[in-house]
Formats: sequence, structure tokens, C-alpha cells
Amino acid sequence: MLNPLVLRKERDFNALYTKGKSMGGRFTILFYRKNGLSFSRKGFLASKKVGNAVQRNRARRLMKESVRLIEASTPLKPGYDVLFIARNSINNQNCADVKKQIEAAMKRTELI
RNA sequence: UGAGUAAGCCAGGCAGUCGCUUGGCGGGAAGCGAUUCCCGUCCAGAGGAAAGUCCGGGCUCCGAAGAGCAGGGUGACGGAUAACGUCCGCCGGGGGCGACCCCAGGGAAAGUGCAACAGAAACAUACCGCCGGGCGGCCGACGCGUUUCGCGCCGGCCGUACGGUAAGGGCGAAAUGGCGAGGUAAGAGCUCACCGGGGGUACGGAGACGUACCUGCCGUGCAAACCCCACCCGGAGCAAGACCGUAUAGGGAGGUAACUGCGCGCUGAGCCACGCGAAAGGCGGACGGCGCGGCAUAGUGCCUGAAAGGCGCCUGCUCGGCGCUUCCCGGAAGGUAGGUCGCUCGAGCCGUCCGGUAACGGCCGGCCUAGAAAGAUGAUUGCCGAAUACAGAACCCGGCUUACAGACUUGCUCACACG
RNA sequence: GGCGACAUAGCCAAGUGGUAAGGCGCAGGUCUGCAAAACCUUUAUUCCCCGGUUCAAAUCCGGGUGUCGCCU
Repeated sequence: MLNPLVLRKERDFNALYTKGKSMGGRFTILFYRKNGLSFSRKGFLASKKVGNAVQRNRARRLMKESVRLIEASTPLKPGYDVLFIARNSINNQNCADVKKQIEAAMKRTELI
């Protein structure tokens, strides 16, 4: 069985883009929306604008690691779909800066 | 020491903490089900190009995987290999002082075609020039007859038509072997030496081919133009495909929103008819444009269709093969954003030895080394340190090509210095 | 991940060995009292890039880059 905590279906992504709220940051863009479930689902996305396969993998790992560290102290509120999209400015950044930016964005949108 | 050339090898390392993925073991859960998930612990966890997808093969399905045609590919010779357009050796040609490097390197007297422009001619062609004798004119010397001229002969120049000539000029990317001498009216393989080419003979070599001798020579380039010769190729691709689970058994002539017309939204200052002259009129979130929607009983158009002793299906075509029967379409089956398998033990990797110039092959011993499904390698601390470039497996393997910071090893060549 | 197609002026494009057609647009001109229409003129020299074959390449061959499409 597939992991239910991961955003997967094209329908969910389209709903996020059209009906969800968004918040742009320096390195990432944040989409979020209430999903009506008892748990939250997350997605991490890096388009071809970010770079080649190595740079896209690096961007997603930085975002996942940042969210993991944030959730260790202050967990995500349940009942949301959240999508993190990397911008190409994320290249050559270290984890601490990305974590700071994502944490600020999540606080402003009151997801944590 | 410097410059160069060829081959090989590495792709930051070690330790601690947190986190991710497969598998083994132990325990516990979820779902109608196929089956899956959670916790603890142990082990393992991207590349030399994983890339481009340019070749070749395995594997799977398609219609039996058959013949022919079409189409595509390769191209000196001998070998290696599962196979190749790859690799090794060797031949020929080209480059470099050299080590060494580069070459789609069969056939142009089998045929067809092309060779623009320029040029006389690009299958046999004479433009300028050179030469020859003929005719005409002019000039000069000589002789004869004679007197203000005529005739003969010799030489030169000009013109003219004819013939000879491919040595020279000119055109061109390319002009009927090159160069020198003889020869000739001028020229010409017409003759000769050397070089080049074709053919023949002999010898050497497994062969491509090489060497020697004889032979006077018959246009050139393009086959990555058609083509000929030899050899090879059925097509599609893991989203291939296999299994399981769940659900399900009728209906019947239309379908399609492409255009016009209709509605809504956005855009935003003009638009329409008449007339031509200076004016006057009508409409105006109009007309037009873009987007969305409705209408098939509004029109135009398009598609399918109830057909007949035939119809349908089959990789580009044919031979050939298969199926159907008297209305048609469906349904079932199968597939699909349900699950599992395919999914990694393989032409595998490492080492000694043996055969072979080498590519490679063989014996023996040892090893197991990613298999995800929004897609696993990250964060942080310390030490070494100049310290990192190109870059992420997606069914597997052998090659090629392309990208790339730097570090190291070995062989060989050239130059200089010293012994 | 696999398969396929394309790249020519600002836009649409023809050309498949011999110095790149055509249309729209832009600019200039003619005409007009002013416009529109019409007519005339101008606009490619790295034909996406790099090599090779050829006397000669947009065209043929090889490699690269970019864009687009399809996958029961």
C-alpha cells in the first residue's frame, strides 16, 4: 500500500493550485488547503526550471530535511494538504537557511 | 630537466549523533479480498560516464515468426565475440623529425544521371595563337621587255576561306598522364629515360597486398546521386507482458459542436448604411476580437451505418494464413489511475596459472554487490586536507558518442645538460 | 522511463546539390482635403550549432542543442 501521508493524485494537485492558498518565499513556494481528513498530507516538488536531476534531488532533500527538523519541535496542524515547490534560487544553499525560510512561511500561514 | 605521445587507475577519506529505502530475524496490526502496513534489531544502499538513446544482444508480446519484393544497414584483409557500425592484428593512403595519430577504405571499361556560372568545348571541342600550301592586295631586291608602265621570280606584311596542330594563352573545381630530351612545317607517347596508371607473367604471403620483369597508355570527378556486388536485418517495446482480486450480461439509429446563427464573461471607442461635398443620419459597453457554454426538430458541413455470394482480420506490400456466416452494434472476456510478479545470480565480479603478438579464451579458488514507485544517500560536529569537476540507477548486458576540476602510475619519443 | 517529429526574416512558410519563392507585418513613397483600399520599393549571407563528403551543402552523412507530440 502506498504511503497515505504523501500527496500523489493529479486531482489533489489541481485542487491545490486552483482552490488552495499560496505563499511565495525566497527559496520555496508554499501551497496549502484544508483537506477534510484527520491527518495532513505533504508534497515536495522541484520542476525542470530548478536544474538537472542532481539539483532537483538536492532541492527536494533540503526541503524534506527542513520540514523534518521543524516538525520535531512543532508538529504540523492536522487536516491540511501542503505542497512545497522549489525555486531555482535554492541551488547552492545550505540546510539552515532553507529551514529558516520555510519555518517563517509556515508560521505566517499558521500551519504550525 | 623540459616538451610530447600512448595506456591504465582514482573520483575525497575516517569517527560520532539524528533521518530515509530494500532484505533477514522477532513481535504486533489493517483490509470483503488479492495483499499490505507498523515497532525493535542486524546487514546492505548510485556512475565513469548512471547522460545522449546512436548501434548490438538478452527478455516479452504481436499472426506461423515462413518465402519473395520493397525498405534499412555495413563495406580493404584476417581474426575476436552472444552480437555489433565495437575491439585486436595487418595491408593501402595521408600527417608528424620521432614516439605515434587519422581515414564510410568495394565497384566509375555493367548501365542511368549530374557537373551551375564561365568557357570554343565538360562524350570528340579549334576562341586566340602556331604551321602549311592556295587566292587577293601592298612594299622591297633582282632579271627581261620596254619607257612614266608590264611580266617573271624571291622575300616580308596584311586580308580571306581551307587544312594540320592540344606544345603555349585564356575559362574553369576539373581540359584527354607529369617532366626532360629527341623529333617535326608546326606539333603530338610519334620515339626515349625517370615517375604515375592499366594489363600480363614469375616469386613471396593465410589474405588484403608487396617485389621484379614485360607491355606505350583506351579522358576526369561525384556511388554520404540512382545503382551494381557481397553480407546482415520481421515489428514493437518492461507504460513489454503474466497472474490475482473486485465489478458486470443487453440495446437498437444515429453520432459529431467544424462554420453561421444564440447566451455569458473579458477586451475597449468606435461601428453601420448611404453618399462623396462643406454636411447630415442610425447604433454604441455597440461592432469586432478572444474564451466558455447551450442547441443536432435552426441551417451548412463532417463521420459511422443494417451490406453482398460474399464479408471481415492479419507487421509496408504480395504469396500466403485465419475466421464468419445471413440485420447491426454491443455484452462477456481482456484492459484501465486496485494488488502482486516481471525486478535483479548475471555473456557477473576478484585473484593465481595456462594458450594466443593481441582482442580474447580456458582451468581452479573465492565473493554476492541498489532494486525505488512523487520515486530511497540528507543534516550536523570533529580531524586530515589544495580540495573538488561533470553529474543521480528505473528491465538487464556489450559498445560508441558527448560532459568533466584535479590526483597518481607505467612504457616510449624528441631536445638540452652532465657522467 | 520508452517512442517519434520539427528548427529557414518580427510571424506563417516554399525550397531536397548550383548565390533562399510567396504571403502577413514593419518602414519609405505614389494617390487623397485626411484616412482606408490599391500600387511601387526596402528587409535572410552564422538557413539552430559543430564537424565530414563534394569543385560547390539550407539540402547528403555523423555528433550536439532546443522545442513539441504520443505511450493499454
